[in-house]
Amino acid sequence: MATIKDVAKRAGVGVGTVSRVIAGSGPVSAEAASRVRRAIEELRFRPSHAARVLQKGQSQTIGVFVPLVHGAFYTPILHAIYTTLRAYGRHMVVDFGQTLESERQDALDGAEFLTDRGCDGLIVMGTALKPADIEHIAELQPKFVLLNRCAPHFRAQCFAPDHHAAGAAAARALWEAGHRRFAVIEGPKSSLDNQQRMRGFLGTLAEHGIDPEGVPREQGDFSPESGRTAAQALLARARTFTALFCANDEMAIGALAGVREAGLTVPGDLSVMGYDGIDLTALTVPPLTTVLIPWRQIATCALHHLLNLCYGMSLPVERDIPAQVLWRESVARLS
Amino acid sequence: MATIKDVAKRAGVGVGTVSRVIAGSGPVSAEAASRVRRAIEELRFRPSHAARVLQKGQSQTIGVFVPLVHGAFYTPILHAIYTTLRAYGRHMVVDFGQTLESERQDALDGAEFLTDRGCDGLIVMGTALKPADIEHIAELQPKFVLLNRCAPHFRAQCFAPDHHAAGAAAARALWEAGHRRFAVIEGPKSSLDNQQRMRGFLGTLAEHGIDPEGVPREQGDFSPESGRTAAQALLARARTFTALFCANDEMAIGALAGVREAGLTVPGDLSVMGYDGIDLTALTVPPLTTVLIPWRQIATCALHHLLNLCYGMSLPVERDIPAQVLWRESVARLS
DNA sequence: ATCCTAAGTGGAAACGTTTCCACTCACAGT
DNA sequence: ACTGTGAGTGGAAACGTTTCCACTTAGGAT
Repeated sequence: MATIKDVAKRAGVGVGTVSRVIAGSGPVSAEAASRVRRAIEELRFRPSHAARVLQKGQSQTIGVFVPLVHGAFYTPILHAIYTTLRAYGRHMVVDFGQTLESERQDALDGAEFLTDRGCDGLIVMGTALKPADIEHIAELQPKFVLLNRCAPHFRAQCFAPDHHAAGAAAARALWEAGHRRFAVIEGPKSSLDNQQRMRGFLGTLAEHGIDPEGVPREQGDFSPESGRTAAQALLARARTFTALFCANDEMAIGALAGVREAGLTVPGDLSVMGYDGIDLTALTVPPLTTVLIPWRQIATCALHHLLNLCYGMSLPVERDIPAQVLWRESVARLS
Repeated sequence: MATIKDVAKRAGVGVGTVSRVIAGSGPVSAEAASRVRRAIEELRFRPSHAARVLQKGQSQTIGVFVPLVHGAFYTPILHAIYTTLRAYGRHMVVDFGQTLESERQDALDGAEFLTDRGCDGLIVMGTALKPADIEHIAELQPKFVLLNRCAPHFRAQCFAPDHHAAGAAAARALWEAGHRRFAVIEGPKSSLDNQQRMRGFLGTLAEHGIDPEGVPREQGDFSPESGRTAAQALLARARTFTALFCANDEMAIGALAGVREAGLTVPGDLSVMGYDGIDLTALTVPPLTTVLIPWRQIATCALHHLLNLCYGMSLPVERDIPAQVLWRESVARLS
């Protein structure tokens, strides 16, 4: 591989001049610049990223930690981040967690990995992180933002929807459609955002005089398959409900399958409501009524904040983008 | 950030000794080793990845190019690669393409990016690559494997299922179930693997005396949404078929929705068959009959080959893992 | 003529590792 | 006593950039 010295020799200039041409920094005569550019072409010179990072201590790269590779939830967010980053000429390196149970350790490892790779800033997703974990990340790389997790000590660096309000909105929508008997499929206990939306949902029902303790509930792990088995378990116990609220869309999609296997139809025999608003919900049978969380926008704002932090930009950052119920066909209007 | 020199000073040894302790390479006295380890702890020393790469010219990292971030197809493959890589103590850096149209350019850019980052080897997915593109990649980084693309000049480095045979198997299965009138939703023209499975499918029908030219076809872009509109277009033209073969599962899922919107039921009025065998097909309504391509295994073999290439390992590499039809409920048995 | 400025330039130093070579011991074999 | 041998060690050189400083030159102001 050709080095900058080879280029300099070939162009008959010093290495400083070559560096200036490449970076477009200092003054260079047109004459020298063109000779350098030619030499770069001829030698197929590519600057060594490692040497650059070593010297500058900057890499123009943002590191992203995502708890899971697979699944329909994270990839659109990743896509939004990636697209924005490209627009500003920066790069992205992603690290993934393995399972939901190992999320905490995975996130810590990921933060280490990404920081070691010279990332100028970090975006960390994951709702199972404990305050100590977040401190740890902050120590590793103070320039970070949290997506879908709120940490009291780092309020400005946290970007998350109001899950409590969104859960409440779901309950209200179902209530107004005439439903009075409910069941829920919740996510893992470790997931703080799941807890919040469940509290919002159940709390609103309580306001209408329904005892949260009396609402049948099953727990899933956010995967479609877990939604299916949870729905079946619920149906096997007792079919005392007309509406089933799921903590995320993927479980709701699984629930659709589970309900069908039980010989029931949606929304004829039972209404199903999802949460998140992933694209696929538009194409299920029947199309899924869900709570649309503006994930792409939230992610973009988080990234903007991080870019401002890392590179002194001043991109717009909006907080509190509201969620809204997306009516489709999986919920019956009883009244 | 503490450097190796700081550690050496604190431990009262030379930098060489510290380096040897960290790498576990040369001989070091137990006494010195423990002093060094202590100093590392105390200073919270983390070796600079950039300096290492610069010096060694190796990074223990494999680069992966994936044409699209979103979508249910690539992520399980990515997951398989990631898991295997972790098992062998290597790292992964991923780069993504933006759209299917820009795949060629994206792949080239991606290969450049990943090579610059010091990846020891590359896994490149994408079926739209032209021979010249592949040459270009080979020049950038000779240690690479192609996933789902066959290049004559790099046969040993190519890992792809036999799409022709798999397409033929789909046709045979449908025929044996008693279907005689067909329609297809194909993928983009630029996708070579789509062409192959379509040739396999249509060719087999031809063997049974059905004129491929007479089979109604619509083109999608592999997305669920495109499957939906394609199905509707097909149905609007003329409903002369009993079985609809889709070039991938995601379009098949969209087709399921499209068929329902047209007021028809699957498999009662129309049978739908997918291709790939993504996990979600088990949970659609109705569960989708599809051609199961062993993507995870193929990806793992490709990675094994690459690891052998890069690090002199001798991991097992199997080629020609067969596809098979996965019967579920979206195809009616007419006979 | 003399000074000052600014454009243009070359090259040494620095970034933080690994590797290699030269050196010192201690100890075993003659 | 004299030589090998090999474990243990320190430190210089190298990896390929960027940055900074010192230097030359040309041109305008005095």
